[in-house]
Amino acid sequence: MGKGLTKRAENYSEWYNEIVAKADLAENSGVRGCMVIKPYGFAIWEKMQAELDRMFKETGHQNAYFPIFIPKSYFSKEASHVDGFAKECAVVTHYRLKNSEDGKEVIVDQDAKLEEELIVRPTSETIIWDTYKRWIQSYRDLPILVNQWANVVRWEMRTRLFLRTSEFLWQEGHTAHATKVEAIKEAEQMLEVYADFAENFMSVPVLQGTKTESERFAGALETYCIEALMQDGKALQAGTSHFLGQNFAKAFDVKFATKDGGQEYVWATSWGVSTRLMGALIMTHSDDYGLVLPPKLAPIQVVIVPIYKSPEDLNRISNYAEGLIIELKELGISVKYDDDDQRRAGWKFAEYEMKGVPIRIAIGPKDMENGTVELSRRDVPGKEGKEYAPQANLAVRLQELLEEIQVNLFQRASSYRQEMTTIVDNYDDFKKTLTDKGGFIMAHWDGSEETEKRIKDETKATIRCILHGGKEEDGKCIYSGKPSKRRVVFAKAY
RNA sequence: CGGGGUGUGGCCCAGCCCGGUUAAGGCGCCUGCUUUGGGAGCAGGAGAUCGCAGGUUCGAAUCCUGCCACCCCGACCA
Repeated sequence: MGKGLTKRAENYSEWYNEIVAKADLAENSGVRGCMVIKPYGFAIWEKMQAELDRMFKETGHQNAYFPIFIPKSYFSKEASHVDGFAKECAVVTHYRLKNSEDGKEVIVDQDAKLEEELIVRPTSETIIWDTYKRWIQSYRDLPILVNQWANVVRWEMRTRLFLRTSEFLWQEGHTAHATKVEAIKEAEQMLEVYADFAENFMSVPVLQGTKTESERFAGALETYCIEALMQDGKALQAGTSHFLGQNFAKAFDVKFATKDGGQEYVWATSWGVSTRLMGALIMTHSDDYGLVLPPKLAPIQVVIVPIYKSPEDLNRISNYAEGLIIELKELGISVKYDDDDQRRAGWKFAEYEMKGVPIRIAIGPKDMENGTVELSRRDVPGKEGKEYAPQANLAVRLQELLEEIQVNLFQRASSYRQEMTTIVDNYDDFKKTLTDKGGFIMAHWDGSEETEKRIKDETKATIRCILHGGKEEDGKCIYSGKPSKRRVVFAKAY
């Protein structure tokens, strides 16, 4: 039992906060709304980064880096972009500090006012398109397929660790193309990459879809997204990919010479996932005992805890463990042997459960006699997930078990999502489902922003997306009764 | 920006209404002994200008005034 961990059923958001704290993932900092990501939490993020980075490169992208500061004049060039972000921008106005008259504090030197204010990037489209203008002259310069790993700042009023912080880490891809078709294909491809990553690496099932106009990224013609379902029945947008059309090319006057000598505006995309994925990870798999990590994201995949009284016992166990560790490492499995004598075994068990280590091996004198180990899988807590496994061929067994856990987590989350997806045909059922059950609700919508907004105002539910590959089906809008050609996905969202 | 709340050892917090010895307790930390197959027990110890600045008073964590910070609920959001 997680010591002091609030149960999900009692208070979900408290449970979430406690996991973040007790699993050593992150904590609040002295700066309002900004978090400190702790080593264990950052190790998980690094695993995400490494895999995504590999996937981006495999699809032809290169990394680059653009400035954190964006001149206000750049920022204001694309009108809808400004509308979307203006209210949450941090602005740099001065470049120097000085001692106050009484020498007691440091103050802003009013003489050091910037000629032009700098915006701390909330996203980098504008600085990047100002740059691309210089990079692109001819169709031969296209496509440009660039990604950057960076921090961004959006001055949020209400923040929550990983889910919404004023500063967060992310990657943002920015691509430039000669044709509309190619740009759309790129945006779609990157959505596929995200979905693949979420499902196969994080074991988080996601819906792929297109945002409605009101939920669209500021400056995009089309926003695609992956949406995950958390254990409290709320949806979480886990990644977005945007087809930006020629909006930024026009705003920054980025044209290219075509093969036949004409001049055309460049087509653009951008796409990103952030440290918010950490929130998705936590809220998808974890339980009342603590964090649960899919093996592919676990900084430690197998932990070995020796149980002993005498130094002789420890010696024998350590000798055995040493061999096992070598075998595991050869199989590419990250393993920790915790023979710290400052902590008792029970303490360690609870600790590694809290931190979501997928497999725990405990070895005591009895095991050494029997040629066994006590093997516990984190995805099945308690006795049920515990067995005495033979020492023979253990490393291979563990490798297989890690794969099994990876798949099991995905399947469990998938069946939960299936249970929590409801088809409704009228507004009363819609409201009832929303309050009694939550989850994704598939319902007909007349396609108007007006209806969408009214439903949101009345129920707090938003249209998460219009499913890709969703089938056409005649029906009536649950709110207005007007004809509709397909169902869309509603949910309350983070 | 509106409405509500809280600031007390590293962390959680009692005390405040009704002013008065050395500011209580838990977690954590340090020392020692005993323990060790699911978050050990006992004993001892260190650690606090009670958010800041004024005021009232013989005396302020406690009462008054002002300021600051943070948290929660609403409108915006990956």
